Amino acid sequence: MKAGADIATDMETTGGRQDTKEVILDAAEKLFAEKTYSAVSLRELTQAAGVNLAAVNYHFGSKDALLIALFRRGAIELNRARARLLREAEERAGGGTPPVREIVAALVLPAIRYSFTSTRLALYNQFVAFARGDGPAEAREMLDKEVGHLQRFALSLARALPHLPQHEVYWRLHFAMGVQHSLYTDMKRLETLSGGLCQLDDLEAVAARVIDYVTAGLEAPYTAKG
Amino acid sequence: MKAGADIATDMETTGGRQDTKEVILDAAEKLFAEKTYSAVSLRELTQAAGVNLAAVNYHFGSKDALLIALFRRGAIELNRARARLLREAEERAGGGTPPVREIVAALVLPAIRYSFTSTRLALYNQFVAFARGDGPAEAREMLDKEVGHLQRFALSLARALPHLPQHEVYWRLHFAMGVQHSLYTDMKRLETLSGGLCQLDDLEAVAARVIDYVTAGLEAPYTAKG
DNA sequence: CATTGACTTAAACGCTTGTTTGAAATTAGC
DNA sequence: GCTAATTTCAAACAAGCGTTTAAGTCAATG
Repeated sequence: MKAGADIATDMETTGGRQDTKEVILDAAEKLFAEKTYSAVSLRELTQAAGVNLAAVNYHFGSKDALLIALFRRGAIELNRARARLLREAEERAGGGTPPVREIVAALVLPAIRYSFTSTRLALYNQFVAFARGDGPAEAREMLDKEVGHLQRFALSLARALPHLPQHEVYWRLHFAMGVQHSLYTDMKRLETLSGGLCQLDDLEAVAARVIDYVTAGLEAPYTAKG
Repeated sequence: MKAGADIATDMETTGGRQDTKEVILDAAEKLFAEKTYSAVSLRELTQAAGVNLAAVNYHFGSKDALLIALFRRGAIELNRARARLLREAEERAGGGTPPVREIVAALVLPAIRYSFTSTRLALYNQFVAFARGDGPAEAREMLDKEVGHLQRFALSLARALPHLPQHEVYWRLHFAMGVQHSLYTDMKRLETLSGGLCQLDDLEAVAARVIDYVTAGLEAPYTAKG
């Protein structure tokens, strides 16, 4: 009676439309980002997706499992894009260390790009923070695995900024993630603050802005104390 | 039967202990930040606070009203501290424009300080983002009023960075808020990433770090496109 | 000492939640 | 074109939610 909700990570295998699952994921991504995981009811979600109430439990097993599947889809895609850009930058440097600005671009561009090119994964960052306290334990474990991917960037940055102690590199990378985060969080506040002057419309311009800012922060002089 | 939950903003007036309200606010602040507004039930909250289930509705009127009261308490305190530091910096500049670094310090220090000195308001920033989509409409309106306080900083920064177009100042101020935000969000990830090397322990060191980073970002060269 | 008011308490309220069910509809394999 | 597996559907489920109620406690007041 029950369908295996775990195994079916593959796509075209079952000949079936595989449509409903994607529709649900897209709607969940949108709503979870707009509100909160626990603030979105399955009735609201399924209605927005145009599917039956029971569809979520049938295809994913539970609401929690839906969140995990959603997070997995987003994380895999984002990390893959980041890793690719970083690898390309390293190859461009011919075995040497790429300049800070290019490492930053590899870190930041995929997230910005996805946030523009629409729906899927668009608001990935926004629920990372909440998943930590709100979501199921399995989601939290996945977040920790996420850290592994950031390590590559920490390493690359440490090599490009040899005058900085290691822990300072970690801190500044952390701040960089915060800046990235701000692209999905509180954009409404920025729009209000600027009287509509600032908006997420021109991808290139926004990307350049973020990269300028983050690069400057990473390259800031180190006024050490402790 | 019902007590006025609106008027009693004063403190020592009623002779009564005024204890329960504060206990509830403190517990709510902690839990709402750890999880999410809608993920914390009143039963969980009142049990953590050690008060009766009905206490929230009696003292605040509703769960929504509790959130608003909580936000108000935090926002007032934080904005007051920021405004005072900015005013002092401006006085120190003798009517002129304070250096960027001092404006940044005025913006950033209060939040960092509160995050160390404990409980009250400690996690203020963390629920700002969520309140926008999750919380009641009244909370969202308060967030918009919040913007007014940031305008003072935008103005001051624009004067200190006259070569930047106005909208760029807004963007960079927005990023600065994101960096600040990262102090409350994803700290667990930073600890994991750094293998425990980076932690929120030394206030002065963390403050210097944040100010360095944000100042450098604000003063970054402007590579304009659009 | 009785009375008033603010506060606390346990129990219950109606309602929404995530989930399950069993039958109907759809699709694939032969 | 039949069979069997898969997917959809409306209805119901128990559990948990925010909220209300009415009786209870306690301190201060007249």
